[in-house]
Amino acid sequence: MTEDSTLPANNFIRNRIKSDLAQQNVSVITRFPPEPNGYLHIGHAKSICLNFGIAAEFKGHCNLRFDDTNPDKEDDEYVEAIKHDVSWLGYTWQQLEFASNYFEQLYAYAVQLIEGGHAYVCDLNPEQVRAYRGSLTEPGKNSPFRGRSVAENLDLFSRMRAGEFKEGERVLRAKIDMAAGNINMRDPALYRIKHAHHHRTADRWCIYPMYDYAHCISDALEGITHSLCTLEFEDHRPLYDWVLDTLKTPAHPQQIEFARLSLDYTITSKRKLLQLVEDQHVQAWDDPRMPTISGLRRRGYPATAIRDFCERIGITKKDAQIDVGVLENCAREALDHAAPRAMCVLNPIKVVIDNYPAGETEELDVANHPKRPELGRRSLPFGREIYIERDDFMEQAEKKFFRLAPGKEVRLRFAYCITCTEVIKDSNGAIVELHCSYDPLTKGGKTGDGRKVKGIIHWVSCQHSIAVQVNLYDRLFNTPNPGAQDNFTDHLNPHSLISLTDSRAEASLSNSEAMQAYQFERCGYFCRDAEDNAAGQPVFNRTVTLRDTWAKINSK
RNA sequence: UGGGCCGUCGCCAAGUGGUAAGGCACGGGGUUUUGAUCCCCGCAUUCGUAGGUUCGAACCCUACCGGCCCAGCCA
Repeated sequence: MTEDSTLPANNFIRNRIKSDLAQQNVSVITRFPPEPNGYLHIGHAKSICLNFGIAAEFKGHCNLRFDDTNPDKEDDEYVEAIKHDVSWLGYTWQQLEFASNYFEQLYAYAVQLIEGGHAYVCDLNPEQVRAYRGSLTEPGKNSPFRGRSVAENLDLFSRMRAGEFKEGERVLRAKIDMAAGNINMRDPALYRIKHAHHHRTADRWCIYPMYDYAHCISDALEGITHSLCTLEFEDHRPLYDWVLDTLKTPAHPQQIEFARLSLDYTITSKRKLLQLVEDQHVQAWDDPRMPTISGLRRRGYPATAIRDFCERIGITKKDAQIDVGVLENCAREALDHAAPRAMCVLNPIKVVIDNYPAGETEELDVANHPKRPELGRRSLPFGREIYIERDDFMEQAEKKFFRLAPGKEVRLRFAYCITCTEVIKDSNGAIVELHCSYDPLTKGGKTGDGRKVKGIIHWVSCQHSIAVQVNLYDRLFNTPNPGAQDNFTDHLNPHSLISLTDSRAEASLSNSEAMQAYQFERCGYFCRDAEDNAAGQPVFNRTVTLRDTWAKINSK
């Protein structure tokens, strides 16, 4: 790498903007144009990072514009959620706009198109329009209403606006070419009638512009220089350009398309995400298993991790399927640096240290972060009875298992080395308690005789620890490409959420704040949920596990 | 079958006529009171395939192969 690694990676859009800038010295203006019909997801994050990132890099700006031209689907709830998500990701928009802000101008431009003989009111019903459109291989036929006079079109269009017609009765169409190979150019609809209540314009309108017509003009009105969108709009670019060219708008933004994000084991379709919420496969849009920005946030993903991810995956025109491991790794990297450490025993088993004086408590002074002393220290109480992780004990241990086993010695993190002396079982043979002895000479790290104790396990004091609930999240789907399945809900992972209600955390966690990230040593990164459970116990959500080389070895 | 687009390591991705960056994953080693982190080392004689142009091709030309998108009065 010859470039400074802090610079964003090269991609074809940056390169193109650079060369555009070399031609003419203008500032770069982009926009992020969500439709407020759902919550933002990780795929939108890619677009947000691109649009805001490009604008910042070239000292321009980015607008947030809601593409609210379809009142049937849009809602203010989504507007507010989207604004929050964009801000949380760390971006600041220049103008906050709505396509609906331009309805009056859009109407005036439509009148202009009609006057120029470039648009006409068509009385065909939707089925007829489809029949006249032809097919992928056959050209379409001209609508019988294509030859209406300008005066008649003007009259009809104003009566459409006035509400004289029912939905579906008439539509305003561009007059382009019914034989075009590109179906978008076969006299596309520009305005349709919808007697619907709009979240911003209320009942002032009963005709609404179509995306292809509204989007390009909105871009032009805002002086957008580069209109970045996803690949499926590539076929729409000729129409985007046609509208702006025939209208002779003061500006003509360039539309550039890039591949949308698809992530392994996840769904990035607003329609399907909405279905997961409505059918209650998840609790809400911000369920920590959702790939929504709000879900990732509640899961504990830092905004920096999401931005880093978007940077790493790049921008291309190639349909790519990204390994979820890349996203997880971004979280690990951000959290390793940011998260103070703590100890929490997920599945506790009680250990009695027989030779430790009963009733005695020692306070161990430990660092909150192994590499960042500025994160401070805390005191950990240690006593005769502790909990350790069930998985850290094995009755029949193989040679490579260097945790606790009968007769084996391990170190308790920050504390003493203990040796297992006895295993206590219930009548069913289940292990209920372990007895150990400790070596008083091993406090703080050394062994008196220089012997090596390789295993280190985490623990909490029985007496001082607090009961917490821990939510262990795993991928929501158990197939790499759920979106491609016939019925994606058939592929939901039944174990995507495991709630542990008997976990024990060190006492310092009782006054942790919501959303505060921690690394539970040897377990993973967690954050306290915004809402604790009904019993008043703190709830911690697992963001991501630690890399687990042992699990890898063990599974071989 | 008409139109548009895409094919560089297992997954991403730079490179755009001068002899294959980087990240993730993977394998090996070191440090470590987290089997974490961190640090080394390894990992495409080859760029979908086949021809051609050129002193020289992943980059140019031709043909083929494979994949994605489009027939909403959705965005």
